Amino acid sequence: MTDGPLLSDLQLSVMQALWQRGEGTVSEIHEALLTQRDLAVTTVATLLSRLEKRGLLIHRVTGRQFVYRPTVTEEDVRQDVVSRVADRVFRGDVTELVCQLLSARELAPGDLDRVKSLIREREEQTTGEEAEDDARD
Amino acid sequence: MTDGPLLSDLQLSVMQALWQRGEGTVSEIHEALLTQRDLAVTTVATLLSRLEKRGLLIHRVTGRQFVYRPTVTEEDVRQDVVSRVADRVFRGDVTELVCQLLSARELAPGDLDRVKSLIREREEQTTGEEAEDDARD
DNA sequence: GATGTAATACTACAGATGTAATACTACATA
DNA sequence: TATGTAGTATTACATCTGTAGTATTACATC
Repeated sequence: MTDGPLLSDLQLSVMQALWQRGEGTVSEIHEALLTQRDLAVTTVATLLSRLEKRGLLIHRVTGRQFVYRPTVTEEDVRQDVVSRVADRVFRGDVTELVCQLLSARELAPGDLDRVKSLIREREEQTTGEEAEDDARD
Repeated sequence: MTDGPLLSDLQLSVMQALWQRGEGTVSEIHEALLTQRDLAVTTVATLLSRLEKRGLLIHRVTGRQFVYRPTVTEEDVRQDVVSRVADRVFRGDVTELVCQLLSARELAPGDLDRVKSLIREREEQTTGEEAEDDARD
């Protein structure tokens, strides 16, 4: 979906600001980013229009302001990032990726339980459609 | 560890070729990449020296050839990528990341079991060292 | 209608990356 | 020693990104 290279950190921040509020004007996004980075308004405007050019945003005009809105959801981007990382960095070995996550210090103790219940859900869904995964790779 | 921006796909391919064989000359890496991309030898040389400049490789000289060797492991890079993705894309919510992985179509049925046993291991290790997380890092 | 003001549009520039041509160098060997 | 030949070094250029100055436009209002 989000073609081309992965979003940079800054681009991601812009997108996140928009996801958080649904849509936003240049100055709103500028303000939102101020907590993280002190950018000129024109810089933010440039970022937004570039993201629009890449197809990740669209804008409508209100008065003389542009109101930008994402065309992709945060889910979309997350999905995309994860699958690219799995593909490229882990060469498709998703289990390895999960392993990395579980063994990393970033996993808080309580998280394990949440992950476990996720798996249980997953299993229930998968059970039953067992017999129809003929010949993949 | 691997500071700066994440490795690009191409850079990653170069690193992977090196990880796979431990070390390699320019032409060896060039050949290795040929299966994926048809690059000029000089291009590969440029890539290698840039990666060296970034501190991810070093080289020694043998005759008039350079033999490059990674200074970081694939593990290191994977670790780094995962933690950055968790941080930036998932705003630190590792569980969400795992969730994304489990719900993605990329997870093969058998993988679930492997993940489950990973978790069991994790749990055993975690049980007991509950009370000792004194300021490391 | 002149002017302040807030917007966007345009232009610019530096650094990273993808890509490679060309230049230079050193060795083998006829 | 002249000449391939195989290496590396240098230089180049396009694109993307981060960053922002300046130009232009459109209102509001005196």
